[in-house]
Amino acid sequence: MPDNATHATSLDSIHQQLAESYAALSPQLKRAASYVLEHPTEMAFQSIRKTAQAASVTPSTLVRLAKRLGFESYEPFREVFQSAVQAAPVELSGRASQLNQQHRNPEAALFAEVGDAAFDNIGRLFTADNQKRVKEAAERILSARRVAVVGFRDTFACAYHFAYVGRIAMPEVTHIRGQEGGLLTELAPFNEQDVVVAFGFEPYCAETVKALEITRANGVQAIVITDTLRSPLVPGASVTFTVANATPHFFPSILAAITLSEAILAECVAFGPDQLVDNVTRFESRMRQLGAYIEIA
Amino acid sequence: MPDNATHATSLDSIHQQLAESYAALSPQLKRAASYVLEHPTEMAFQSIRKTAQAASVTPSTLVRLAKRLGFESYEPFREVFQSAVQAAPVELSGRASQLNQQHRNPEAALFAEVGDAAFDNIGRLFTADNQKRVKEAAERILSARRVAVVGFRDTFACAYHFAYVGRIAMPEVTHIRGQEGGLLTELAPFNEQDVVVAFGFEPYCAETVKALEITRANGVQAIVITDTLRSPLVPGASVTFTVANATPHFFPSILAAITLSEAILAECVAFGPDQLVDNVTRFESRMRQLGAYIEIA
DNA sequence: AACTTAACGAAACGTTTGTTTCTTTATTTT
DNA sequence: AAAATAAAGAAACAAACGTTTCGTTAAGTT
Repeated sequence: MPDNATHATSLDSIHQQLAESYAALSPQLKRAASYVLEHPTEMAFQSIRKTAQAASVTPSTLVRLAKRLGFESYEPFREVFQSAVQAAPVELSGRASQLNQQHRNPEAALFAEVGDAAFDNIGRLFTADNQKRVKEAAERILSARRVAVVGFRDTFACAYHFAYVGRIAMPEVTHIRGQEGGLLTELAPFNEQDVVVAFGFEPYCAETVKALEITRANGVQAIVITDTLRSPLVPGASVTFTVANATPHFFPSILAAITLSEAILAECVAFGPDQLVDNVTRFESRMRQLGAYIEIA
Repeated sequence: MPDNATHATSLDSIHQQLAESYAALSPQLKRAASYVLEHPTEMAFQSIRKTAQAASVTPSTLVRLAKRLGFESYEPFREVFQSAVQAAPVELSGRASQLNQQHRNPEAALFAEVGDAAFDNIGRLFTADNQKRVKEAAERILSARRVAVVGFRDTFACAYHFAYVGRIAMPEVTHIRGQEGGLLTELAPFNEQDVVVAFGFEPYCAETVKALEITRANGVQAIVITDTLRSPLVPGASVTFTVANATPHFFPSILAAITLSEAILAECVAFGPDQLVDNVTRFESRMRQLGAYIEIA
């Protein structure tokens, strides 16, 4: 009983159609649909029986799914995936976007540049030097009594992310928001037993520098993520990361800072006490109980 | 009677091997070989009988060609074409691990894994498909009256970053924070002239879904950045991005979502009116005047 | 609790698949 | 010119294919 008279002929429209009606599908059809959505390439080559086995459904279910989407049968459905695979062999990625489509498609140039910059920034992050620094940063964080996270304006998102994710495993992590001018009040409780993680790129914003001055005066160890060693955040820091933030964008990219944050936190959880892992699992189950998340069947 | 003990496993080596021995082939094998050389894509999908008909030879000839090239039979021969067509999303996985393999210390393993995941996630982002979507998203944003940005909990940082950077160039961008339960009030002003940009990964948080329900009811166009097409955010969206968020971390990586945000905004500024660039320069000078930044000599 | 309807899996259908075998045709060698 | 060898097509095979049918189970309704 196809509820769609209009029959999709492109992969995108199949995806869209499937995504929209996904919630209304029966359990088995859902299982089939999620396989289809996530393995378009395999769809193109596998037989219906192979696909059925891979998706843990019966061939019948796949046929029903195809018909539900308005196809006469399974085969024309699969043909869509085949032609889609043929159409998109060109991926502009890898270093320096080899296929620089500039000749054929000038509009793609900017996108490719952003991609190149992203690869470059990430590439500069994962060096042996930084590996040591990440390890040291993690050790300091793990042995700290409390951890303050600071970052304003362009790096506020970095600080927020670090603190939000970090606090799940380590409740002693605090995000210093500096709202209502309460910067000094928020930072007052931190002393030499503590650690402050600070983010800041050029142009360095005054609040961040101010915050570091306060913590330094109180003997708080500083872990700094910035763009150059000449940064005003660097003096007095215990661990300093200089990350690349180049971009064809009008604004410095926080990509590397975010990635570094995740790397440091991963290191903390991996080499910290088992209790941290418990914290994470407990956090999730608590959130689910509170109905913070919506369940998908 | 295969004259080649070495068996080709890549399309390139098949091509080379075929070109070299071409002159020595029998007439029918020549005919088959030239079809194979010129129609690698069709080879991947067609059955041996279809291919035989298209090449004006018999199935037997194709089998003989495959065996002549050192294959056990026709099927493994065709598989080479299939995997060649598949155009893997991006095969730069393992880039970070390569860096650190020289040191070979187990402590670096996690760091390398994080790096690999980062490269992989970014690699999957910069595809031709996504290039089109970025362009379309930018167009919709540029022609919108107002733009709402939504993202809570794990994707709050994404939403914040998008809104913060976006607002510098486009004052009509608003970050929906949903604080003090004012979600509905904040979203009330948006209608069919407007666009909402929504972020959300598994586990999908209830507020984001709620926000999209409200905007959809008001006819607001949705641009969704999520992790899979089965996401509850997808139904009804005008433009959908599915980004990779894999990580050895205990928490999904927002790396790709951040990068995508920056790419979309770069596109907006690049292809929007010149006024946007003016907005950016004006913003900077205004901030400097207000003493938001500290100057470095 | 009885009934109805939708969902699903098992099995069987005829077709097409890749492969092999065997015969016929062309080519080369003696 | 005859014999020997290589090349090519035709036919047959089991296996796997997509598809359909039908009985059973689960879910929803009266």
